[in-house]
Amino acid sequence: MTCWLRSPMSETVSELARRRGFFFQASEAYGGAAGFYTYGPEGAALKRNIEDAWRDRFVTREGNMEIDSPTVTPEPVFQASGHLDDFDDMLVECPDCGESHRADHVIEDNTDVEDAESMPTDEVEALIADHELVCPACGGPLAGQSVTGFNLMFDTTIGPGDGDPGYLRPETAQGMFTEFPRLKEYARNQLPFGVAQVGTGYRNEISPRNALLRTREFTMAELEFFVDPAGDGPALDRVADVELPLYPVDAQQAAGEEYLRLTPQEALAEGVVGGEWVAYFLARSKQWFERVGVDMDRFRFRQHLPGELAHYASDCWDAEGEVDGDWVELEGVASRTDYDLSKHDEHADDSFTVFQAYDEPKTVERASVDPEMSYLGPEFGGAAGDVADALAALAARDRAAFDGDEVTVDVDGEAYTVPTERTGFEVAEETESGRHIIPHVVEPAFGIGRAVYTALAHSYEADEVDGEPRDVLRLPAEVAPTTVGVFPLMDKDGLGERAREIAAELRAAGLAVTYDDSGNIGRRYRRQDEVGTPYCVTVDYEALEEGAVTLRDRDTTTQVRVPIAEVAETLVGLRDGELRFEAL
RNA sequence: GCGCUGGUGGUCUAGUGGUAGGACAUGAGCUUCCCAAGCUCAUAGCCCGGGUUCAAUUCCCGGCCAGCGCACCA
Repeated sequence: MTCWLRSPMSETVSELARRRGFFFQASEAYGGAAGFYTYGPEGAALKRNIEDAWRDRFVTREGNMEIDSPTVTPEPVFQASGHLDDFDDMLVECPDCGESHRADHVIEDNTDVEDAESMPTDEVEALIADHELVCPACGGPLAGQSVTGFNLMFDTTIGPGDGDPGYLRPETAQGMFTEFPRLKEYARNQLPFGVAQVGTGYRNEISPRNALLRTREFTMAELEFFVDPAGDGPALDRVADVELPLYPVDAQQAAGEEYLRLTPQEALAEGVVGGEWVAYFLARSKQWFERVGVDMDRFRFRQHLPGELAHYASDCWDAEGEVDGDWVELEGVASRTDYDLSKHDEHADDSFTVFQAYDEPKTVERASVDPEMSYLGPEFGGAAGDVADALAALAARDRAAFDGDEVTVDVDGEAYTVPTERTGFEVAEETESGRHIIPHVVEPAFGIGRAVYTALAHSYEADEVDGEPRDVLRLPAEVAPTTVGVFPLMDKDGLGERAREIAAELRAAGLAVTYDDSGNIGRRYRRQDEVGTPYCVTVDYEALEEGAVTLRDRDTTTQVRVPIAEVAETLVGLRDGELRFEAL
């Protein structure tokens, strides 16, 4: 990772964000708590618009569904998902140099012990002492140092008293996975289908940093796209013209900063991107980032290095934006295979499979049993049910076992022998019209706060108008907190009244409007420039006579006259990208 | 979590062992008829707790928060 000396952009953005109400430290009146931010009026509007653009792109236009699941989640979910183990780190600090290390890694790297991660801390401490392990950084002895457990999940208690243990979700994804049995019904068992969620996640980060970039509570937008690995791919021709700035593993290992610029088809053909759906979502992601104000000259997709890859992921690409010389992770597009649903299928009562019909029904021979319980019962007593189950399992596994006169099965270490004729064993031809599969998951997961922050940093510019400096946020009109500022040139002679009427009309047309009649007109323009308002309408004396107002463009500061009767329609068109200011 | 540096109106900042000054911003008024102009007035501040002291915003200790580095994490 590139690390520059401190550059002013992050400070500029944070200062502007504080002053103008985009975001600021939460609970400051009580000293605050690290890693928690409040979005102010401008920021909440910007964030909402960015989320809405995300929904439009990844839910509505893709024909996917959105759900809203709880943030408090019972413990067994995370036992199944692996978060209880994976998010639990054991730290040991070197007494000599003060560096902290993952205790389990120190052990696994230096001994034959393989699964230190799942051991209790006292055993880990004992292992370190027994093997006389030393600090990987300075070589100082670690024996006798205490090992402290740290789980990144916030825990809580569900219900009164001791209650049941629960956790605040560290990602919204588990909600989509745990509700999968109902969601697949809702999707009428048709693969592929996508389930999306926009919501908060919680991670008790060891050290929150960099304003919105690493917080303990944050909004993410995740899409879990469920596919049949043998099924059809996406319609790549719809993104054929999208050029992806790709930074694959080999380029990173060559320490190069050269990006490949390939379309999804090219990236697939050259084997740079492994999966069609991943390629497709990379293209859609790029389009979305551009739409919400991320500068495409400071944007790339970086492939995860092998060691970086989560154990369940077969391929993963991060969308990254550059701020102050650092690359900020904005999104991860991961091919998660069937890991998540398999885990839940294993742990939960419900089935996480989807029935996929074959094109043509198949005829298969299937061995089955139908044991005479009237025989098994008196013979084996309480074990009879288990014996019947064991027979059924054996028939499916090894039909040759039923060739003789007797069949022997093992139940809890006890051998039970049953005459074959009592088992009801038979091999029959059956018609199989399909099979139950566990879908694979392709997951584009976005950090909304990071997108908001990057859009702000990339939109900010200090330029000059008529020799006077100004700060301007060149946010896309679609996501800008306010679409139009309405000003009377002077607040007298009826101009204010007329301007208020126009502001009300614009609000009635669904526009986000700010009204301002203070100070001189230039000051009001600058105020709106600073929060990224793309257009301003000024009502002057001629407006009263001619029925036309001045429409001023933020980026160029040029102005045009627009009839009052057409202002609302014009502004809606500009906001929605159907009109261009230069064409007015 | 460790280390370094810091915390003064909304923002940026000066300063002091005897409770503080500026700039910008904000509000009111005058002026101003399309890009941060001018004048007058007003609002508003020493992060929290403990200690030393007659007296602490200032010195000491602890905490919280922030930035950076280390570690960790996505």
